[in-house]
Amino acid sequence: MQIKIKNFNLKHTLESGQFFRYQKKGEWYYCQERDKLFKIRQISDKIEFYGTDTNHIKKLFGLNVNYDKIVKELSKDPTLKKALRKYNGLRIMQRDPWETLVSFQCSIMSNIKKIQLNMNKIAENFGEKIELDEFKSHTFPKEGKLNDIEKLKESKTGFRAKYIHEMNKKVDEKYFTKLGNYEQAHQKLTELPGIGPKVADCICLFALGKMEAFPIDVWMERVMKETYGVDKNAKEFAQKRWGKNAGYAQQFLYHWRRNEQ
DNA sequence: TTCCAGGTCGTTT
DNA sequence: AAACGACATGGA
Repeated sequence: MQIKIKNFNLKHTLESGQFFRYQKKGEWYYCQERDKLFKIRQISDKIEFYGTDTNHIKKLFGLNVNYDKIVKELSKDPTLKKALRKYNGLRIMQRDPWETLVSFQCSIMSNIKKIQLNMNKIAENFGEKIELDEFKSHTFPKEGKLNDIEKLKESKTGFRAKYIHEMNKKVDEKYFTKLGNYEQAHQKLTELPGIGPKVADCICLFALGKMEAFPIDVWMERVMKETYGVDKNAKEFAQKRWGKNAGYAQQFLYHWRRNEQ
């Protein structure tokens, strides 16, 4: 399957710390989400994929937004303008909420490579075998299935195992449908073990389509201080400045700060 | 070997 | 309410 799409960069989008279960094989990215395994590649303004459908691809890679409008509004900011030009086509993904929740629980005091390891191990330990071409992988377990703390520890999640295990008791398939608006969703998510304001914002942004979310980690703290001279109320500052585009501003600043400096 | 990493939690000031 | 230290583990 092939579709033509403007203002999309597969590499920037996949490799910007939003999504963790992918492996690059030549020019193809093999990607896993829930029970799906698909491969995708980009050739100029076309993407080609096998193993899933167009609707899934468009949703997952954030292709159903008015990108030109977002870029136009954020370009008023000089720092963002540089990042927007350099990383044009970087999108905010819209992932499966359950898998996103687990992956950002794993992100606490960790790094992208280790999160990838954790997610792959969890799939190996709890999921079912799946393959595409010669590529073998595992599905991600459904809500409620992460009910074995020993297997979670075998997945190298360390001290996070107990958080994931406890969270698993409180979240079912319906949980994500009744989270409400951004403020309500953020509040409810922080009631789960191992989820504070930062992780809640990641879930809001990368899975729930709450585009005003603005996750602040150590990297974002640095950018906000260096570029805008804000430290204590950086999130409020950002949401007031960029509104519903705060999430996009965050992703560009984050990617820019990690790659440039 | 030693140090640190897309923070959160429980405990002290 | 603000400021600590502990936390598991892989990678540099």
